[in-house]
Amino acid sequence: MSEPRMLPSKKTGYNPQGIEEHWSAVWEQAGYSHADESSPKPAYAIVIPPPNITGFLHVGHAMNNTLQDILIRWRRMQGYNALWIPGTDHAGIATQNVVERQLQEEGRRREDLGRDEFVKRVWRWRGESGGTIIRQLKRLGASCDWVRECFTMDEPRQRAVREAFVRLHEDGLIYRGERLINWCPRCRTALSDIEVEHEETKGFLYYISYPLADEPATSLIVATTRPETMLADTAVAVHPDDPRYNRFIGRCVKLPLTGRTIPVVGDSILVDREFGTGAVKVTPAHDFRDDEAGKRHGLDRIALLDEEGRISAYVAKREAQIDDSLFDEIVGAEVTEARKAVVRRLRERGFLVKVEDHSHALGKCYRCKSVVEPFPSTQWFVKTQPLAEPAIRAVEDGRIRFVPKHWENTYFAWMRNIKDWCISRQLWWGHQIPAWYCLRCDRDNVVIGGGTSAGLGIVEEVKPLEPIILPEAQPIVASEQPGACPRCGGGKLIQDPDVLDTWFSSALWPFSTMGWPEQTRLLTRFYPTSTLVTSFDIIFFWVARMIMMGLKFMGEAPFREVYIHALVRDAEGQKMSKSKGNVIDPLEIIDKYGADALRFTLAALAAQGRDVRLSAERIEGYRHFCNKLWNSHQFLSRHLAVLGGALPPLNSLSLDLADRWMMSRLQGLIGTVTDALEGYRFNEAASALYQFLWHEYCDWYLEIVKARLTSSASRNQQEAGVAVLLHGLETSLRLLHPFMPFMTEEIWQQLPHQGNSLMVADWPEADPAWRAPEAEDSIGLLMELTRAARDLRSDLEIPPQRPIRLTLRTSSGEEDRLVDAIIPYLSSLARAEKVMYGQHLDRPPAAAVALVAGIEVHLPVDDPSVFATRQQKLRRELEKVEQELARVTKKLSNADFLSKAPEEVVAKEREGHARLLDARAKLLQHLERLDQIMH
RNA sequence: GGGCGAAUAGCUCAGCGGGAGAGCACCUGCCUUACAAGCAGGGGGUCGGAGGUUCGACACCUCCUUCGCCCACCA
Repeated sequence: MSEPRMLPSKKTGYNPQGIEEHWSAVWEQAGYSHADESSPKPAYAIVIPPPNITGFLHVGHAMNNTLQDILIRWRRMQGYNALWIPGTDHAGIATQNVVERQLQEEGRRREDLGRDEFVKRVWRWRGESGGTIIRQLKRLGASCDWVRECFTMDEPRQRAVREAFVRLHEDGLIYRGERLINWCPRCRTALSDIEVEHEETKGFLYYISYPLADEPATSLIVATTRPETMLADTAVAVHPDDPRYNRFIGRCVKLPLTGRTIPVVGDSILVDREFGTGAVKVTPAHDFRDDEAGKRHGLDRIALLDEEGRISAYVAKREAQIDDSLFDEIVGAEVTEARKAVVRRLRERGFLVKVEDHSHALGKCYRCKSVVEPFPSTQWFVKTQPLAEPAIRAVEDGRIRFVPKHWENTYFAWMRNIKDWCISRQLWWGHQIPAWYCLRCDRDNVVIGGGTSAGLGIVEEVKPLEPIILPEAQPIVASEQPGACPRCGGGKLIQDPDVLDTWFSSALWPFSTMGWPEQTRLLTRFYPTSTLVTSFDIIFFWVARMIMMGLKFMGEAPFREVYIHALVRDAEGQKMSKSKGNVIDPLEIIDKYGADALRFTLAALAAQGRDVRLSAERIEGYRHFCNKLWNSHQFLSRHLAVLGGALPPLNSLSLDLADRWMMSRLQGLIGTVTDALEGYRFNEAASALYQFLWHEYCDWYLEIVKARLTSSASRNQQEAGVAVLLHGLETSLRLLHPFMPFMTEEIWQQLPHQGNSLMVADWPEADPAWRAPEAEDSIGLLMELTRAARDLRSDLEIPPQRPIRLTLRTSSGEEDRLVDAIIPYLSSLARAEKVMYGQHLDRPPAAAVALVAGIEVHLPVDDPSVFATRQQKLRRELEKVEQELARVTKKLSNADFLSKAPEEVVAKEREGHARLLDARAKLLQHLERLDQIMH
């Protein structure tokens, strides 16, 4: 299967095109990424964070899935039965929005289609477009077990969701009730607390005068950011210990504009005496804190807004008692319009005392960024506290470990203060809640054709879409629709119109993907999974809920380790977003540089606990690394061919110092990379590979062997060199394969190898027998001496090609032995035709000298005048620079020039000045160095 | 208001009790037959500030400064 595809031309180097497609196809056909549940090998499992079906692969996905793939490929090579389950998420709101936008382009709304047709249409869309992200993951090289691909809304997952819902309901952990919830008027659905993003927003603080009902000359002044909600106020609160106001507690004030009478209550929790005036208007229907206070004081909730965030006619008239002229103006108006109208009226009638600038955090929908309204509504909730407690313990006692550990704090903070989870959504796309109502038993509580699902029934102009289920209705919860009402035996049943929060099905993912609620072999074999790889922004949305549900339904935490990776930002540290136009498209990168370069870059940048700044230049740098490796393979292959292909086994060859050094370094590399991966230090593994391959393997060892191959070295010496080169490269390819699967496979296939694919080759193990500390010391010394010799050569401006002579003055017999062993290498690397050494060597009459690890290195010069010549040359240059510098300095100190010359001319002179200073410093340095080396 | 994190070479960042490092950028010299997407060499940092612990601190502790981020119902 290893026929070489295109041999790249010398100038272009490694070209990933064709190679990546080829190996993807080969791997998939061979089924290497398929994990068999009957295999006796130890299990290692990851479930993918399912990307939205609406999604396109962005760098965040690329990072996330590269890291998962590195782990999976590495464990698979280590001999684990490695399972990576892929899948996608139905993404309720996001997907519904996409299809609604499509409809909009056709001039239609989802209401025109009706629920069933609309849902069919979404499924059709999913069939056509929902597979994009999976194809893109394949291009990245993700070695998922593709035949096990799941979807959060496919049939098995629907069963799991219904089962989980029913069991939670049976255990009293799911309930239906009327609560203040977060409502997105644009999506027209309830949201959970964490789906609301708070954003600091500039606004105003309005001071409004509320006259006492029985003493109109006296007023309480309240401060509010939302004057329009005063129409739904049901009290004014003051602090009971506030001497300014506590005498008013128990009396009433008259609401401006409507004249409705509301009580003054004392509340030490709600009221901060320092803020505003110390008197607060209380609007329980539209503010969470006010709602709490309302409960404490038995206040009514007047829900002033309808589902689209407009002033409701019904409420305005009946409940809020708004007078006719204002009524006409504000009914149907959106909040901001209503606010303007109310403020204008208040001002006209003298109730508006003052307005101050004020900024505060405003809640916005995480999907559409609309301002979210707190809103009383009947919804389904998960009672989270009983689920959270064991989930907290699982992390506390280390059954689940977060990496980096500090994310555990974030997790604890949220879990210990967890609120009930609103799981119902007023959408059409999603898992419809498995609850039914009997039209006979519940006929008073179910209103067909009477309004909308949020239970408000107050949008009179909008044709009702769904039955209204009043809070008092008695749901029949079952995993399948009952044939008839179990209570009365005959009533017709209708299903609850709401669907579940997308994250409900995601919470079941680690076991629903393995076939739960069936007791499958997959589950027994692979649950709990090993590692979860994700980013911090979904710790609450997903990680915490999976832990709760896993413990609840499986009795065991769903994973042992949670690796939280960095967020990918652009080169300036900004979050990438389409609107900012700073998005790096991983697919463009793959087209241009190859998936391997992208993957390696992401791994190299994935240091723990920090955001990642990604730029094209960075990726280009690692593309060079691909190329470097590719070329070293070209070199090796050529010489393998010259030697006739089959080499004797390594242990039958006699290896010299450099060979043993390479073997020893290689053992170190194996240890470093393996340890780094164990600790999720991807960047450390990547940079160890980079450093080793580029600088030790290519720059030093390959050059050493090259010298041997072009000289009259013995066949054994040549074979030993090539054999070690081959072994080093082959081993490195294994270590590198999880990072760069495509290129490593391609090279590996072209080299002599055993087995069908690098993807299923064994992970290297360090062999202590190859450790050779003495060889590492010797070659270390060789490197230093070589650098010193090259350095002296360049100081004397001796061209690289011209051979030199060297003498080394040692200081002990031990040094002599060390030096003796490396002389042949030094000669070739430093291009020295003759190297002498010894403890009693005289320093040559004229020489450049350097000191390396106690050894004096002499580069003799035939003609001592070279120093003088060089010195003179440098001095002349220095003189010229000094003159020029003086001229520029003078010019720059001329006030006339500075004030009259054009700005850019002055700037240019300044630049020149800086450059000259720089040049002078360098020349002085050179002269100083010349002083040091000449003798 | 609470919590978390960061400050190291011009830029982006590793390191985290005994050597201040990498990539890119910069300077010098090389088209040396694997690679100019390269090779050889080089310059450049009182590791944010102040104290403390220690034989020894860039690393550990305290405080300060400056930037991020997350959570939170000051109307």
